[in-house]
Amino acid sequence: MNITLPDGSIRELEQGSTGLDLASSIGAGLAKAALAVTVNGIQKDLNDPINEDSKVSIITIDSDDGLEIMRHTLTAQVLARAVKNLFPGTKLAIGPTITDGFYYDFEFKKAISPEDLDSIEKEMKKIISSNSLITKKLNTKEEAIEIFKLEGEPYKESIINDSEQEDGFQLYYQDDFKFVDLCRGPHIPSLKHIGAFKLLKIAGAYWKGDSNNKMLTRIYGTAWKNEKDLSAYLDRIEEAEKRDHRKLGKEMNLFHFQEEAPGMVFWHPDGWTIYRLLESYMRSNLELCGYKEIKTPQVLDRKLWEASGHWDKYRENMFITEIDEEHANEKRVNALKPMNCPCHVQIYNQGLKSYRDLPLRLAEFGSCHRYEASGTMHGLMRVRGFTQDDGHIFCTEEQIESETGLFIELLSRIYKDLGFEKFDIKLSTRPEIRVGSDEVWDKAEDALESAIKNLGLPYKLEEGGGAFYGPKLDFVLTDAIGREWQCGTFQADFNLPERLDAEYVGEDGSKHRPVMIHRAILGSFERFIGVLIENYSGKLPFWLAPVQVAVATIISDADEYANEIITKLSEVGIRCNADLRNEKISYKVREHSSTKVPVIIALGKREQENRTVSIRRMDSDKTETYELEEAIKILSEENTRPN
RNA sequence: GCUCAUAUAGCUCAGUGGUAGAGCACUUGCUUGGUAAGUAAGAGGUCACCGGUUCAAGUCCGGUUAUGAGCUCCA
Repeated sequence: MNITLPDGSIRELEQGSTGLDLASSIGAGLAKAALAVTVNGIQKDLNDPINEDSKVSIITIDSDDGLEIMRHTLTAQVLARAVKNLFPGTKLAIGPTITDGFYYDFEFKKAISPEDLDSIEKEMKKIISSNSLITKKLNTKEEAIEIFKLEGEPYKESIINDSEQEDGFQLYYQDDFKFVDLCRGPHIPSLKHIGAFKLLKIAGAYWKGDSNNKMLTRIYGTAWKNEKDLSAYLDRIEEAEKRDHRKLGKEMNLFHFQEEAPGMVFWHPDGWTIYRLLESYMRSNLELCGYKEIKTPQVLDRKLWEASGHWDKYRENMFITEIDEEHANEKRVNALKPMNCPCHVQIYNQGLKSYRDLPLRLAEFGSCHRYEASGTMHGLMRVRGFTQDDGHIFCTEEQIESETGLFIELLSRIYKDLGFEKFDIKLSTRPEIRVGSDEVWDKAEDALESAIKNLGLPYKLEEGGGAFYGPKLDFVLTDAIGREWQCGTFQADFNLPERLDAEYVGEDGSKHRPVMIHRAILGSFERFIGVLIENYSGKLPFWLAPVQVAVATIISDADEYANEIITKLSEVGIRCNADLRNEKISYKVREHSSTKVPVIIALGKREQENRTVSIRRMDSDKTETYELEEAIKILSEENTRPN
């Protein structure tokens, strides 16, 4: 038979030859390095026979595929076995690879602790040092179930039972046949191919990812070709931790949280400065794009939420308030608003609207509260009290497409201004819990899909991910540590206008329902500021830095000059602080550098006498010296907000 | 919400059932200096909260709250 290699060359091998035979025929080095093969696009074990003319490529540790196969063997054959050796009676669930590593889910008889990871690692190294070969046996469903029954592995049984295939279940063994794991393979041919690894953490995870199921114990690990790659990876993690917005927020004194208000931000002066700068930037952009800003109440009667559908579909996320009857003679149930949309419809509904009023774009920096499950909160990224850069566009069905285009144009520009060049779009369709008929959902989904298609933008489909009132386009940014954050959103809603009775008079003189588009660009100020901090490692662009310039004296004789500079900088709108403390300049430089002040002006005898300033910029140890007036001009020119 | 872990000075963290600790920060003195930590002294604590075991609890046990990692969820 003929085997075609990736470079197009063809080799003739006997029928039934294996990947290993092929590798050997090419070279002894390759035979040694080969981990598995890809036969006609499907990964196979190195010892699987190849029975017909095929395109074959040999996988080594140097490819992503090879790395992944090694990680897979490490978790399924080594981690799982080590755990069973040390903790007999532990039941195995599943052990896949993930980005940069792997995990395995176990049901332990007795909970283990992170300290146990060391001993598990040692046991893994012991297993690896056997240099055992990995062999595979194929079994029918019945045989496989029988084997795992004997092994006492109910999760494996359940996986096999739920599988549609009838035979060809792959069971992998090591030399001593004392350990077996079910696996769709392939595995590396021998444990000697395992590279450098480290177990990272343990955490709970539901069986099959369903919160109704039992919570298993998951062990996470990472594995690489060699020690060098491993330590590079560990450095990368450490680097990422350094830019955690919670850590930087504390160091830069931007905000804090406390027990009495979990998930709600206490903004400190510098943090609030960033917030206000971002808000005013957004405000002017929205005004330019034809939005009218409004402000609506925080606490509203349950009746409105019943009408909007929130009471039914969203109540578990709402803060409900009751008036204390002992001290007030009114009995009323209110809710803190979790969304602004019903309020916006109330404003729309004031006064009769004509088709000439559409599209009507209402914007609100809307402060919302949502009762998020306690385990989901995460710094500024996921909070219970937050402010959306919210807006609702009331328009006709025909206007959806042009509004989508205008919105994406605005969003792209704003993301770019704020330092994000790239974003992904997701189209999320009807969820299980929803209001409105299927016909209305068909219409809304079609409208969004055709708008995004006509704009020629790539998007991913996310079935069932929509809001309860309508489908949506979500705009997802990737932050500096690779996490994705859903920020912008654009949701077509045919339901709320109906439920809250919004209408307009059409050209034909009769009444029609407008479509309502819910949209946000930043999503929430809180989350977006968190993303900004991580993206910039706290080193915000000049226009967004809460303190832009620190004026630090070297000798106390320069105090007066420092105050003069502060006054002049303030006059041109630069946010600056004087640091007149009795400290050495290097101490002051260190402190202002660690709080990420972009410009430090140091004033000594020289500057004072010549009326100059020397400027030191973030991440540079050089200084630039200018005449005072020139320096102010330069800094003032730099202090320009985008747009 | 679930699993596991954590909670000690403003911050970062030690602390072995028997008198509460360090570094930094803070205050005061000395020091007036040239670009990432001058120097000395002082002050600073209901060891998250509630209960239990014990002659004795920061330490052991139970509960509560918050936080962290992950899971589930995420308008």
